[in-house]
Amino acid sequence: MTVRTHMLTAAQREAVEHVDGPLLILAGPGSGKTRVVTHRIAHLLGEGVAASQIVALTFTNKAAEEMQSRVDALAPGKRVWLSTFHRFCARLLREYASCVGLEPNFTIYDAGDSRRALKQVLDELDRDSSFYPPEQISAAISKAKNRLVLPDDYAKSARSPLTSIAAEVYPRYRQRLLDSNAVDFDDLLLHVATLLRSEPEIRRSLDDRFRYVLVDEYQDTNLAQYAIARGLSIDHPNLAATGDPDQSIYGWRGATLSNILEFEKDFPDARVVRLEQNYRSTRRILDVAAALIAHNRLRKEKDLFTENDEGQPVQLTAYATHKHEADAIVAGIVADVTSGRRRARDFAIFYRVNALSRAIESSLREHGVAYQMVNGLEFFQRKEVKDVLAYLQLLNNPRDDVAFERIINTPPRGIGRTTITRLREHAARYRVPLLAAAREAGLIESLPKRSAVKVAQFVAMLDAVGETVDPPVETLIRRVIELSGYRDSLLASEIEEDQQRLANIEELLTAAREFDAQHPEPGRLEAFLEQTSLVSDTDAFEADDDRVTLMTLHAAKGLEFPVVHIVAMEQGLIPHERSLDEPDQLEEERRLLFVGITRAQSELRLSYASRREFRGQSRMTVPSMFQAELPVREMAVSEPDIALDDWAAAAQYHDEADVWHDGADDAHTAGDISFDPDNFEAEAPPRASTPMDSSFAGKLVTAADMAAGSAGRTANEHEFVDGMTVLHPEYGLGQVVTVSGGPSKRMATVQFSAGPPKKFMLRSCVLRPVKAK
DNA sequence: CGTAATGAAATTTTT
DNA sequence: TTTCATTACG
Repeated sequence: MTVRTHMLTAAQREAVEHVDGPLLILAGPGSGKTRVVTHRIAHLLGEGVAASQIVALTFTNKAAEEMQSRVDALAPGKRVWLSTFHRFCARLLREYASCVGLEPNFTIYDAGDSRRALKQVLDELDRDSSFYPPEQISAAISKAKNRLVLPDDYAKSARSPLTSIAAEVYPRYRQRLLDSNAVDFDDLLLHVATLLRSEPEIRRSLDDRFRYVLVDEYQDTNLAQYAIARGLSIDHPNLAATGDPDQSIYGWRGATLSNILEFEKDFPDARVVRLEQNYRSTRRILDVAAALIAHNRLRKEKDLFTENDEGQPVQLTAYATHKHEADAIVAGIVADVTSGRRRARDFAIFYRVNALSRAIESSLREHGVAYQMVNGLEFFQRKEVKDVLAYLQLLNNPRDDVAFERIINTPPRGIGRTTITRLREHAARYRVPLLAAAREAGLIESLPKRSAVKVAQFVAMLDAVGETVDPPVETLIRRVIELSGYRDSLLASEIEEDQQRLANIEELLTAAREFDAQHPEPGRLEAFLEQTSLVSDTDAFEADDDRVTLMTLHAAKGLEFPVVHIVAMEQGLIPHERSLDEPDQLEEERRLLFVGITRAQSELRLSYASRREFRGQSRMTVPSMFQAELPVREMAVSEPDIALDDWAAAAQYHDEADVWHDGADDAHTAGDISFDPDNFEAEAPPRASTPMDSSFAGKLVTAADMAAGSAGRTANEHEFVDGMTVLHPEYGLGQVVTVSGGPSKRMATVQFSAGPPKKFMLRSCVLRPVKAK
């Protein structure tokens, strides 16, 4: 980055050298914000402020780590508390747990856990009366918590049908968590915020302890976070907030843009510093971004400028289909990489929704381009990992009912719904946790002896796992997977997915081992659980790998890449259809695109397709309204694949595809013509011999793919034979050892260069045959 | 009690 | 298209 070599500008120096009193740093994209913040911390230390009096709060672990390492470099040996809001609050809550009705060993529920807890509550209430999906109720409660609204007040203000149901559920949900000695993500903030508000003594002592508070990404703070930052900055009002209203993209998660817009009202004597010079992007990219964001009303105007070159024009390209789009982008990347002009890691491809990654992924795979996807289902969210962790959670916090219900019959041990219901009833009657109820299984009259024995066995197993005091986490996990039968049940399975699950558990063991090495002190189990529940997938991004990066626009915040592609610039996607009716939400979509655009250092390429397959259906698209807001003079607009010839071909092609598709559907619904693969192959010639395919030279999917979707792949599964060399996107090259299973469930066992052989369901797997030369 | 089968729904997701 | 959750069956 250029900025590191620059001297501080006047504005930067002003922010860095500010010591006492509130400070707002309005930092445009690429303006060297992190540098300013870290230098300011170093400056404070230089001015004699004790490291223990400084706390810097970020939103992501990645941001916290980044700052940590840069502060370490500037001020070696000083231990400034740099952490995410949530981790900071978790730590404080361990200290003050009793003040909010918790014990120090409380469990932190992630989104999935809290949804389970909520469902338990809904089950107890007459759930049929509420036809709202749990997600919506959960979102309503979460919003309330973020706004610091407690159940009583929420009930008073409930108006709509949804909120009145949420009002009914909220207090019970809250009680359920307290009973389980657990908190959800929102609670971490809420408990600390209410603690600061209702316990003046504690607030004062914390305010005194953290005299210099820095908050990063202030535009994304919600009311709870605001209250925490405020509560720590009354006696020592040295709050330094950094942020950019134009990069606020989490409004839907409760962020209050007014926090930053009204900072100066909150702190009338605040000093405001604007960092408007951009060191990241070319002049043209910055101009495009500025022109776009100028259409927003809810903002503080900034005058973004740069001394960088004007660079190449920003490209806006229309393609005939999403497939053309993906192939053209990938082909361009391949050309740049093979010519040595760029490395794969220079490229990033952003999209609005995860579902859009598929087309790009398959194109990247076809071209053999290595990529990393920063996406949804991250490691610690996987079922098998959550299962194993639930055992640890229950060991650490025996009152954790969510963990109990998760593992009582995982792996299956013959404890069914009715048994669990009986346990719940007993637990409710005597007001004890489920695990305690399970210990008394023999005394529960409604429970058949057979069931009671099984429950007793489960409890005995759990006790055996937790026998030793404070063992290494790795040891504990090993005992869990052995004694619970989890490992055996996966080993016995023949499904490829389960083999993968085993591998994931191995990975968890590795993570535990590393954790143990770094945390020899007691209490490591709790620390490990806290760690795992507070990490996220964006943390997984590895900047060092030489791979193309794929991610959503949201995940892109805070990163930068030499070449950025933003795909699917279509109405309904950017802006997303669900944000079209609310002006505020529309502005947030614009900010989201602004964030994406400003990630680009030297090249920016926007694209869209006139036809896109989405959710199994191919549809005509409408260009994004934001396209009309971009300054054409800075750009190169082209429509390579919508030239007349291609149009005609594409139209003909799609007509054909539609016919195929309808035929397939009819056969399916009629139920009389099944998709016998052999039959199908006879009617639809395989790829190579399709005339259409050769004329499009790999640009389009084959008619078979397009027409029949999964049927196209069904035909493929017969291509796999013993001894064949295949390519897997992650494991690389491997050899097919055996092919087994009937026509519809063909499996291949593949030996890769490392590790045990893996099994794959051939019908829908990522294996690609490698053509022999 | 466990599995197979059917059907409705489908943003973004710092923690 | 895919994913999930609930339901129906063995």
